[in-house]
Amino acid sequence: MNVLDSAVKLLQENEIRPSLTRIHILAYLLTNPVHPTVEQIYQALLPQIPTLSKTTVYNTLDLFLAKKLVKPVGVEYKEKHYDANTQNHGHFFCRVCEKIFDFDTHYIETETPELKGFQIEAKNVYYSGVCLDCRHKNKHKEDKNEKFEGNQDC
Amino acid sequence: MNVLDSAVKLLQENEIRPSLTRIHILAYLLTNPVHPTVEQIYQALLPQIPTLSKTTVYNTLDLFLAKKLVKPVGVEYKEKHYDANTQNHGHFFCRVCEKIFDFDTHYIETETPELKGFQIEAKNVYYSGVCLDCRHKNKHKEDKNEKFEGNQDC
DNA sequence: TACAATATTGTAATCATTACAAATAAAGAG
DNA sequence: CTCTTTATTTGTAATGATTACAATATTGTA
Ligand SMILES: [Mn+2]
Ligand SMILES: [Mn+2]
Ligand SMILES: [Zn+2]
Ligand SMILES: [Zn+2]
Repeated sequence: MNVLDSAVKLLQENEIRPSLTRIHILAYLLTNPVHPTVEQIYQALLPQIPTLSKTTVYNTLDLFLAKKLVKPVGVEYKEKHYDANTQNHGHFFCRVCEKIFDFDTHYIETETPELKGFQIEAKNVYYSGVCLDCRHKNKHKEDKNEKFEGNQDC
Repeated sequence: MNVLDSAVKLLQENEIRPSLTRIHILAYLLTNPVHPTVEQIYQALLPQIPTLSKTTVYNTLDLFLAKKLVKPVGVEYKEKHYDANTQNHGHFFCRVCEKIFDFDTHYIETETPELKGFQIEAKNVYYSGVCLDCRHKNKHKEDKNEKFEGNQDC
């Protein structure tokens, strides 16, 4: 079964009418698990859907959020990012390449005594810093005597 | 020693010249650990500093962030919130009263194998939902047959 | 086909934040 | 205490992501 079909299925399971636009937006999110922004989704789909409006992308993502098909990524850097992976997991934001990485947070299922009796509806864990790739690239620059801002501790 | 004095001391320790405005903004953050926004700080200090400009509050907070005197609160709800408590801790955002609660996250000092070799500069944990008070207030409404949106699971 | 409900679109408004240049205040030299 | 330089503060305008809203197009149903 291809992605378009799984998108249709997912939409129907969640009682969303599978319009062309919705199918494509969801399929894009499923095949590009890079936590895209509205702008990214819009630009990526424009060739296929030339009449697409950015408002529709906003509307559709709001709908998906309401139906819990996608989750917002808790990385507060300019635009909002969206994630079709609705499992609880953490995100690492690299401030150099601006990529967003996933990591597991199962260990986080620990007690939070201060929140006893609170109704916890969403958990959000994000770290930020410099990813491995960007550190390596920077090391080369350092060899050439360029300096690196930022430190190891947190 | 009063708050103004500790603010001055803190500024000097961090090589920030202790101007009146800076002292007041820092003192406000120290005495009001409610994670205020620029707008809140501005409105609160306006009576004491009638010439205060909102731009100055923005500038000052940027300076404090750069010097690591304050941290941004990773709650992405409209405006940015600031925290003079720079220890690592988590935040709970209540979507009803919009208050932000602190909780301890020492347990989170766990391995994240996916991030091996990454330079982690900031850790951010926030949960959201409904706080204890708001749940209680709502229970009263429920008794009067008003319904409550949202559920217990996360 | 005709009608009603739903989905999409384009434009304008909102609003927090940033850019920037002018005005003010403080520091330092003589 | 002046003059000069530097740092701070201020007001206004620009930016940019998001939202509001009304018009248009599409779809489902009879
Ligand atoms: Mn993810
Ligand atoms: Mn806090
Ligand atoms: Zn990177
Ligand atoms: Zn509450």
